[in-house]
Amino acid sequence: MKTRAQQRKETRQLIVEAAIRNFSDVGFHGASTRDIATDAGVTQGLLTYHFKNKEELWKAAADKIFFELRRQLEDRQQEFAGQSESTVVREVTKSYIRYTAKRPELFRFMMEEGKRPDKRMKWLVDKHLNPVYAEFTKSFGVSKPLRPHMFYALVGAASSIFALAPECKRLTGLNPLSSEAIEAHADLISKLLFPLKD
Amino acid sequence: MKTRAQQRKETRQLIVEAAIRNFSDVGFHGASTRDIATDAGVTQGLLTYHFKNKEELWKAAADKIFFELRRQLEDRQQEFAGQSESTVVREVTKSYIRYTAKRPELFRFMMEEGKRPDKRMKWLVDKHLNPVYAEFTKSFGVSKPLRPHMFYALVGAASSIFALAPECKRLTGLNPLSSEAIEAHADLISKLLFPLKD
DNA sequence: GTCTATAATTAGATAGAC
DNA sequence: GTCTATCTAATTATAGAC
Repeated sequence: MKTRAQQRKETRQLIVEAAIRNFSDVGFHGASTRDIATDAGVTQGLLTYHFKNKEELWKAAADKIFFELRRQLEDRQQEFAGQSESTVVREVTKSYIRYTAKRPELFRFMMEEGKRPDKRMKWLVDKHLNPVYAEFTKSFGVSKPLRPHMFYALVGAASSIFALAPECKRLTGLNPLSSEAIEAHADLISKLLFPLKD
Repeated sequence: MKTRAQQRKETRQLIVEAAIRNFSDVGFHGASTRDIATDAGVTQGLLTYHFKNKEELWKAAADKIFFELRRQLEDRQQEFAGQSESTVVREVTKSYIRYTAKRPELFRFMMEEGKRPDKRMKWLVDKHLNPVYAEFTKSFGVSKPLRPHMFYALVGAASSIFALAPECKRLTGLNPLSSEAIEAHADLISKLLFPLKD
């Protein structure tokens, strides 16, 4: 038998996952709360009960997907602590690529909200991207002037093929979400962006 | 004095440029024909007169931005014809990066429409991306299994920093659209993705 | 060629029943 | 905790004046 707290949590999760799908699919403006509700298998009124309004629901969706990413990155950081910088850099990169393949919504979310200088962009940078960029600065050993360039080169090179999976499949014939393709991509990008100096 | 044909062309261009801005900003679903009309300095009724409906206007916007890109790429191809493959590859890459910086709407458009397997994605692949990918296949000397990976690595690494310019500025302090930043990015990406074998 | 007026649909938010 | 009903505003598309 479920407690009220459990029921609450489960319903909220269903709604948040539907919100992640819809917001990353068609953006904040394009997504409708009715569609999200239908997708989650509940009614529109329930969204308001749990999340007050569309803006708050969007924040809950962003929180889920970015906290997941940050936990994943921290775990890898821990796992390879003490090893050589080039090992850490390449392994964290591969781990990031596997995550962005599992969650193509992450980059879609970033692309959707990073192109306009509005309040959602600011919220996302201040709350979630700043800590990620700080870790990148600390661990990836990239010189200051090249840092922004390398950061966006990495993010874009790593994620685009998965975020654009339907297009990639039609254009090239390759399903980028197959496990072989994911590993091939992780291997290629980590070596191209962080070549060994020896 | 303007001919009718000139007037027609000018008005259509104003509308198409406004459409490019709006569609790449908030996507097909998020953009409203009223906002596009206002942005172009005309009324909503006029869009229907010139473009029939929202879908046709979207196609006109896509045509403009992708034909521009393809002309730019062909010009470079011509300019460096006969030179070594590594020269052609790097120079075409740099030229592409300068274009994507000047027209961040290009990648925003791709990201907006490549993530859903709908008819606009199919139209975009069949009409515009296929020729671009064919050129990439012919001129960039990438082995068949790596081709999709390199294509999306290039597109993503080249474009993300410009398409996400507002975010980049707040996150890193760098304005990626300054001419120094554009050249730095072109230099970095062309060297990282296409290292010389010597 | 351009605009105004409007019909039909859909959006987000709220109130209240159960 | 969940759903139904409804309000107000915004949407695309159309018809017709000038």
